[in-house]
Amino acid sequence: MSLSHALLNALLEYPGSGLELARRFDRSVGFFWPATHQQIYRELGRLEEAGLVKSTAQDGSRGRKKTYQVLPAGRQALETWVAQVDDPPALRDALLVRLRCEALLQNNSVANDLKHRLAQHQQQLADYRAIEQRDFADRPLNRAQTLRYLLLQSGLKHEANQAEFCKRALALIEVDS
Amino acid sequence: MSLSHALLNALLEYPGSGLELARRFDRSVGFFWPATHQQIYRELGRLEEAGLVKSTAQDGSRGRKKTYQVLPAGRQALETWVAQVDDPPALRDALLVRLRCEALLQNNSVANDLKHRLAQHQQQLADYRAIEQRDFADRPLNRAQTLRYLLLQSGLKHEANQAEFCKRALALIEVDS
DNA sequence: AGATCTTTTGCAACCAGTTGCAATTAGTTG
DNA sequence: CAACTAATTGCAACTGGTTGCAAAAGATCT
Repeated sequence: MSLSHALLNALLEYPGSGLELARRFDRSVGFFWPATHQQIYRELGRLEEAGLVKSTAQDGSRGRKKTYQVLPAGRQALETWVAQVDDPPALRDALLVRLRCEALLQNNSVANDLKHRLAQHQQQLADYRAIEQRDFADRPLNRAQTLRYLLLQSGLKHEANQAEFCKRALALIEVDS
Repeated sequence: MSLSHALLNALLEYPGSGLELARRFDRSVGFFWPATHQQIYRELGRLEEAGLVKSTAQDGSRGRKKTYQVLPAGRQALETWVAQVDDPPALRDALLVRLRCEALLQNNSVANDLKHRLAQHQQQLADYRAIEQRDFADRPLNRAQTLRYLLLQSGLKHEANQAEFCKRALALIEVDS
């Protein structure tokens, strides 16, 4: 049930409507917990029903827009949740299954997926580097910024690792193609 | 639909019954695509219905044991799948959501989850290192072994990164506790 | 033989993410 | 003003992983 808490987090930053949330999500909490707008609407409904959030109808815009804001009970629920503990998300990656299959099938078509992934990781890496330059280069950082930078660095390392892994795996399987 | 292919892969290595598979799974493909025995039974049923696998009743053991083996159509389906391409699995991690919340709530209780995760990553790291010593140290490796070593190295790096990340985040948030 | 324990198989309900589409309302244009 | 488009909200069905539990059948014990 992390989506609800991600939403509470986003609404605590600024109150907003479902669509606003859905948009902001992509560039904020949704980075760590992606969600579609349908999921978001469904969850907002549940949060309201649970009394963690309240909505007020909004005129002067299209559709029947509602603005949501967090109630004290919602903030409390978020605090409780933050203090809890989860196991790390399970690894579950089709590419790695493919690599295992390759060993059996003697068929180097995994290269397709490897190349695709390599390209994506390189792209992601480039994006992260751009963000690093834009937001964190050559300037003093406060605590919150340092934390965000830490997250970015972790992402950078991860993408670099993955790209490196793809390259090495490609080198290995393409020897006998 | 990767579980079905993970199963085909496992069955191609050795035919076996549902339970045998479920046991082997934990130490093989299931590492990259975990599954419970209920999932496995359900999926074996579907695979059989789809004509990719056939089962033969097995006497001389408890329960109504069935042994499954892959049919040519199954092998074909696996080959086709291996040649396909998937997007990398989406990142979805409650810990990172918690860290974002922490910035808002000024409440350093994320430390709970961070410490828990740190311990798990360190444990995992130790396990991987043991495997590295046992299986890959100081010996020549053939192609399949090199590939497996590559996977292990990737896992090692990942765990090391994660542990490092947890440590740094802890240092950061515990300053003002 | 009957009770019960273990192995093996499996059903059913649930939960959460995904996909496709529809309904409502407001601005915009011909 | 009618038709159309865009923004906003939302339903419904599907898929796949999770959980809890139960049925079948041989093994074991008394």
